[in-house]
Amino acid sequence: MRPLKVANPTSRDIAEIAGVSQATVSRALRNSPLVRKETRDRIHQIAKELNYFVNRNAAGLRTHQSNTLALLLFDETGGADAQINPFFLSMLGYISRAAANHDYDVLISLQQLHDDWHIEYQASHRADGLILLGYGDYLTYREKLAALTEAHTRFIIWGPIIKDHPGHTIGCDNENGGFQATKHLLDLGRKRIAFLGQTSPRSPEFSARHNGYVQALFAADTAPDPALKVDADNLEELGYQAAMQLVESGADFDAIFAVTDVIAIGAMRALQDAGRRIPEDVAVVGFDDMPLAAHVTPSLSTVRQDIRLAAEGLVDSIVGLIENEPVESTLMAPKLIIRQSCGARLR
Amino acid sequence: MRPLKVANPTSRDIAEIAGVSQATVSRALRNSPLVRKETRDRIHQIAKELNYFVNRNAAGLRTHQSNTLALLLFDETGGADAQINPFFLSMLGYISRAAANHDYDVLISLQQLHDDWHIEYQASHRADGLILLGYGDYLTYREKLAALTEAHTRFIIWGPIIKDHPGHTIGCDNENGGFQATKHLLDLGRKRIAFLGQTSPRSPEFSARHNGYVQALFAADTAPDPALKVDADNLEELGYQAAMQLVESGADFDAIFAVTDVIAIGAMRALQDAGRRIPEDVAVVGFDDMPLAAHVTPSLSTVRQDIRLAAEGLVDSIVGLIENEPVESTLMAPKLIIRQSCGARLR
DNA sequence: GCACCGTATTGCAACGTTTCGGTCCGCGTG
DNA sequence: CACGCGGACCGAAACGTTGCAATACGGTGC
Repeated sequence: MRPLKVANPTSRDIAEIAGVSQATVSRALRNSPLVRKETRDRIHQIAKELNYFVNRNAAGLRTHQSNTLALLLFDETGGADAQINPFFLSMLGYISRAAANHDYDVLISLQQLHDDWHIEYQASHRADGLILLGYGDYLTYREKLAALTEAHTRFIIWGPIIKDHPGHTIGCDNENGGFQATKHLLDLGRKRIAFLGQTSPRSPEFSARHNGYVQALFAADTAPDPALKVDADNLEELGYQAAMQLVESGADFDAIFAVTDVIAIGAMRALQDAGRRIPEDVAVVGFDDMPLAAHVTPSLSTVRQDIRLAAEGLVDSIVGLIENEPVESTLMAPKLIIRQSCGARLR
Repeated sequence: MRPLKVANPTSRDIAEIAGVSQATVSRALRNSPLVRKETRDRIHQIAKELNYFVNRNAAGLRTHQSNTLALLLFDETGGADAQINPFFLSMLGYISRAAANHDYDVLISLQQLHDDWHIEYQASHRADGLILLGYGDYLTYREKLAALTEAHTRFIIWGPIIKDHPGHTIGCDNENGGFQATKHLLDLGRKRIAFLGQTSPRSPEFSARHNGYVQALFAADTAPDPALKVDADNLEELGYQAAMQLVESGADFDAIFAVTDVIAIGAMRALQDAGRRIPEDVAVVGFDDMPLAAHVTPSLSTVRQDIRLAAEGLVDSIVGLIENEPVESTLMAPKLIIRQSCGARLR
């Protein structure tokens, strides 16, 4: 008897052809030892011939899981038209790969911080767990997280580890990164190091980087000079403005530590427009090591967050949570990447 | 009677509380006119109080759809570690937004061209349709597409429109883009324009750009000089090598049209290392307008593909296919973006 | 001959929706 | 008063899978 081709075969069709019960087919396809190897192979064979694929909705309905992770990307800067922060985008790529290794799919969802679909993903059984990614206003953010915990949603956050913050977190040791960057500039003989970037309780990551900066100065018996600190949100244009402001203020400075690469790149453009040479007159170090950093001229020295490792950590953790294993928040060590803009290669 | 809170409420729970049948709840929640407004509101109210969310697996099982689009990203260049092409990543962002507007979720999947999960997504009812994104080897690619058609999978491709190619396609008018770029350089008085990039039947998009280049030269009564054409795959390093090779060959050239921004950026680095000034000695134009392009020094003139529009087009089309509406392949007009590297601003 | 055992398999009952075909009821009409 | 009709709701049948309890069966020990 030649197996008849069916448009959308079900496990029942296979059962009929194989002459076994439908339950046996299900087990066979999932390689259960409860089915004799011989039958199992035969069933696999038939499934392949019929082009059968398990209906994930039916399976999910039964098992209460979806083998899917929802990746929620919060991005405050810019409106609906804006490009998404490339740093997060490349993270997304690695997350997706890591998830695939654990047999999970990734559902992406761009969120405005004020919406609240976030709960729905798990409640509707569309995803088994959530990965939250984004620089955002942490005060608003926090309420969301509380709501998630309340709803027994499993989630993991990329971001700073904050005391009493709900949920598990994987983040970069921002303070250490700020310290490394600043110490490096000091070691190169720079004396007057400016800090560009916003520091407020709303962006604890940036505050931590600033802390590291201050620590390094203290360690070198220097005090931070308020005249050398300029606030700037995370946009290239604002980095430009901040550096311009610094130049025009007449303040004396021979280096800049920018709290993100985006700001650093804006600042470099401003310095060039103002006729300052990089790194001879002003050394610059950024933070993040976004793809762009290696390609600007001069290439940007920066503090790298190993996003590939971070992505893998995030996925491991959320999968751990889903499988009810104990998971701990982690702080990852950043690494200073030396290129041209810091002037280390001048010697 | 106070509604009792249930851990994972179902529509049946709601029905019980509301004192109606479960069927009515389903209808009410989907705003069917078959339910009196008053009852409908009451049911919505209760659902909200219970924190009820429709179980998508059950709904999908019944309706045979998932309201999800699978985004398959093919990326040949680079191994598992490599960064994903940022051009596609930003496209992904826009696609995700556009999909949200149509009430679709987006499932991402990074594929190696040689795997063949692609069929599974629709067959397993995980996605209603596929969006294919990627520069790849079109010969291999083509077989995949045939398999998809065979399996009655709905899909839409971002890429070149090729005669007899299976499936629907949305793409950029690459030839026109190449023409614009080259003509612009000619209009600026450049006489010896080099072309950097791979052209083979395996990458028809790049070939089309090259065609445009040739057309523009002909239109200006010039013939393309083979000595000014250097092959390079789409990696920064290879762009660097290609430009270096051109310099070292001693060939006379005053402009470069690079088939992608990535190559252009590598080429610019090489030119700078070789002591050629951009744009004074050599004008450079790229293709894609990736985020990086605006920020390299000098900023890169390039041909922009409006990826936001493209993303919306892709989503509109795949949704159309899903809803059995007629869909046509489209060619989108690219736009020349003038920055510093082409030298137009020198005057 | 009977109780008992392990193995290979089976049937049945969920899982939570959506939807098709009713039913019930009140009202207007001839 | 019989009848038809529309509005509001209900019951039950899918959908395709998986987990659980049950069964058939050949063999073994007493």
